[in-house]
Amino acid sequence: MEINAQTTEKVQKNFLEEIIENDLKEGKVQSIQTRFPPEPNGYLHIGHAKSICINFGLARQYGGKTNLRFDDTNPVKEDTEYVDSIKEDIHWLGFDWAEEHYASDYFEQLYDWACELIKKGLAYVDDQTNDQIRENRGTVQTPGINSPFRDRSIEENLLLFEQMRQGKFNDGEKTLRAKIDMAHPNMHMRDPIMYRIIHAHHHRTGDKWCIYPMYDFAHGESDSIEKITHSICTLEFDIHRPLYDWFINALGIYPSHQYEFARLNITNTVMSKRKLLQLVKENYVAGWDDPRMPTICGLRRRGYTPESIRKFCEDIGVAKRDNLIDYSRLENALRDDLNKKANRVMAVLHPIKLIIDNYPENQTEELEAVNNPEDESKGKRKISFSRILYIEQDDFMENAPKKYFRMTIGQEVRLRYAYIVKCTSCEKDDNGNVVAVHCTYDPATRGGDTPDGRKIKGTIHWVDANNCINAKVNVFDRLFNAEKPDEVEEGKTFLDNLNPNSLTVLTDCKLEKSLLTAKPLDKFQFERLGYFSVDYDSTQENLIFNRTATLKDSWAKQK
RNA sequence: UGUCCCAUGGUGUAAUGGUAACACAGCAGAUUUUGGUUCUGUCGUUUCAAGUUCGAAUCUUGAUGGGACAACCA
Repeated sequence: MEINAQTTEKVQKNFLEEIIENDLKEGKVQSIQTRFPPEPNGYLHIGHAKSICINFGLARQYGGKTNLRFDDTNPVKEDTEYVDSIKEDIHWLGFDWAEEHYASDYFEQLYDWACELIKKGLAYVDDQTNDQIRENRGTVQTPGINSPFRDRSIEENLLLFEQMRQGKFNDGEKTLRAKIDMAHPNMHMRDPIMYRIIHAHHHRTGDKWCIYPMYDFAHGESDSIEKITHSICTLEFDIHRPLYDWFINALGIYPSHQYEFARLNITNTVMSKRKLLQLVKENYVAGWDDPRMPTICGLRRRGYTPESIRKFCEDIGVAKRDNLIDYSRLENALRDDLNKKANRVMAVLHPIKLIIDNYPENQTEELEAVNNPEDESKGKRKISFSRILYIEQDDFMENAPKKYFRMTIGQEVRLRYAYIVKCTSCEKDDNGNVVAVHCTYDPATRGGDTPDGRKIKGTIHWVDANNCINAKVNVFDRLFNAEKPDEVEEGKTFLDNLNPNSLTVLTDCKLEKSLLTAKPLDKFQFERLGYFSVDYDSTQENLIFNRTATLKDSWAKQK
């Protein structure tokens, strides 16, 4: 039965798998070669993770290879800082590339191919200004008009292009354009610019070049050089495909093919690099790796595991229709992973004192607690118990509803791994806030068992007030209040949808002592609360935890 | 008032002319020393219209809705 279910699941192929299997079957390709082509101008985000999982995953699945290629054709935006972070993030996600390339490594070849196109009468140097080019391109509804420089001789074009390379002209003075069709319904085919002049330092080629190829004249050609069989990208490049094919065809080079899938969108999240950059630059978040950011490094700092991100990417599938994935899908993948892996510990985030009036004043006990009920191999540990404990504010209610199973006067509750206690009274401050709760314990219930077999509905967590450690805990909420932060009314921006309460810092949290040696990125389940990960800034003296995700809470729903 | 892409439960994703299904979410119940986990059950779907066909989610045409395209960005 189970085998059957698995088999059916595997039979369900996405459209990329179908294309690949077909190409393999028909002998169109012997093996597949994909690539992941980031521009080093920003940090990778969860949308890139989808692309990474697709490109590396497909190659892995069909015994092919994946290259990492930096699409570094615009020196004014790119930087090695980004190159390093991108490589780190891909590795962290659990993938490794066959070859590492840079579009800039191909500049000489690209230059030669541009000359070849000139010689074939398929490219020309244009003297028009930026504005003129834009005006003469027409609009989506009206054809453009030919450049007055469109019919220069091949010799003149060759000379001018060489002079462009030599630095004889200023930025913007001239461009090299493909000669296609200024009336083409697809704007990208209206004599697209192949090269522009930029006198800028490039992170790899330094000052060697002052002309740089455009995306459209670099990407497909780089694919072709690397013999990429399946060049997989997002839907917005669909409209570029005719041009991708046109260049490859005009050059007569290895015919890579482009396929497009729908990019990932997640509720209450923005995914554009420009907007993420803005959040960082304008200090709406603490940096690219702020745990509220959908960046890979942000998710990592938040406590997400590579496995959970990969599982998420697998869960959401691949297709061509627009999608908006609920953020909870990501949390589900995380819970699913950490439920099996994270050790349980006890921690109180909003402490109030619980005083066990009939417990001996100077007594301390060591009680046994299970580290992970899902994994017996994780063993057990000892936790300290004495007369005064901390419990969660939420776990006491003076006037509780009928279905409240926790601490309320007259009701019995289990202290996890400790004793059954009966709540007797509470103390309040002048403002009427409960500051301490009193109870009595039943010595016969050590460990939390009920020898008489009586049923105890509620179990709450606690820490020993005399034997615990303090910590700071960052509690995160969605960064944006709106499900689609980009959809704003006139005069507003996505920034107006920012959630002012996306970060709550709790400074008075009480943790069981075993957490003292926790190291950055260590992950735990705080029993009944959620999954928490140690922050980079955490030290033994100043412990800092990030809440990755809460546990599912069916009580919260009932309220 | 252009061209191209897309349209299946609440959200995603399958079904490749032959019984519309799977996951998540929801709801109900069972289990439980985490109101967690696990298990069981349940709700609910082909945008519309016409055509082709014995038979259409699937093919055709049209409509409607969503998206992309007018950077010397990628």
